[in-house]
Amino acid sequence: MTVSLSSLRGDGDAFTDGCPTRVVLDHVTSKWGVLVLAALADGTLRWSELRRAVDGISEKMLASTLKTLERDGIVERVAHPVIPPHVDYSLTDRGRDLMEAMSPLLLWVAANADDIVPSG
Amino acid sequence: MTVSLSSLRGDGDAFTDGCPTRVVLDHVTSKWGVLVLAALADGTLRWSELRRAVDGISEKMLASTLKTLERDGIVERVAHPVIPPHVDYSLTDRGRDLMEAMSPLLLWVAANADDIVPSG
DNA sequence: CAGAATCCAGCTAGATACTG
DNA sequence: CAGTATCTAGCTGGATTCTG
Repeated sequence: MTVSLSSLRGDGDAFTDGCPTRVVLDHVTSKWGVLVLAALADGTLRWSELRRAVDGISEKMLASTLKTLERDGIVERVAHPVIPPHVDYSLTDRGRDLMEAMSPLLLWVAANADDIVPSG
Repeated sequence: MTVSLSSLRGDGDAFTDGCPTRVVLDHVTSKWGVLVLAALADGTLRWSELRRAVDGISEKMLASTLKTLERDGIVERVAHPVIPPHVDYSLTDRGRDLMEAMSPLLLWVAANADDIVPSG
């Protein structure tokens, strides 16, 4: 490995049960969290666009995922006071920084998935 | 972003519901999958060492996580026929490749978690 | 030591219906 | 359009017990 992860275990309680690292890791690597973030990595999307971009997500899970990521300062929500309602979602600076770190993983999965799961 | 993810959406059904990408993504970003992989990134570990390294994991989830990653060709299991039993787990070449792609994310989470979740 | 098997509480998440 | 509210099936995953 180019980047050693042993440094993470060196500082005491990184990734131990109940610490902030675990919480954030669960948020950003959650089933729908990853896909919402990947969708927003290309730019701002509206609620309805997100629903279509993240194939298979329910409204409930989209709402809950967006709220979590918004609380974490990773996603920004901008509601325009018009009729009909118009709400834009985008990555914050922190979110864009996160996606730079997550991109290699996503690209690896996209490149290797077919070898790993032959028929689905 | 340095690496654009839009290329992923360009090739048709990447990350659409039910496709291999989703399956593999779920495996490697699963709650315990990430932590097991991070633990093995530093080298070979035995079952009991893994249990201690991955704080909070139950035997059931460790077994199930390892089986999934083994089926995916990411983790290798080597059982030594001795009494008492001795079983080593390590990353395969594919697994090490995966961890190179996942390291930036883990380092990002470790570096930013405390800013995101102030008090847990 | 390294698991497998069983039981079950609780959360996840889908479906549906409703609202500003 | 952009959500919220409610209900619930079923899966996740913890605790416990047992075994080669």
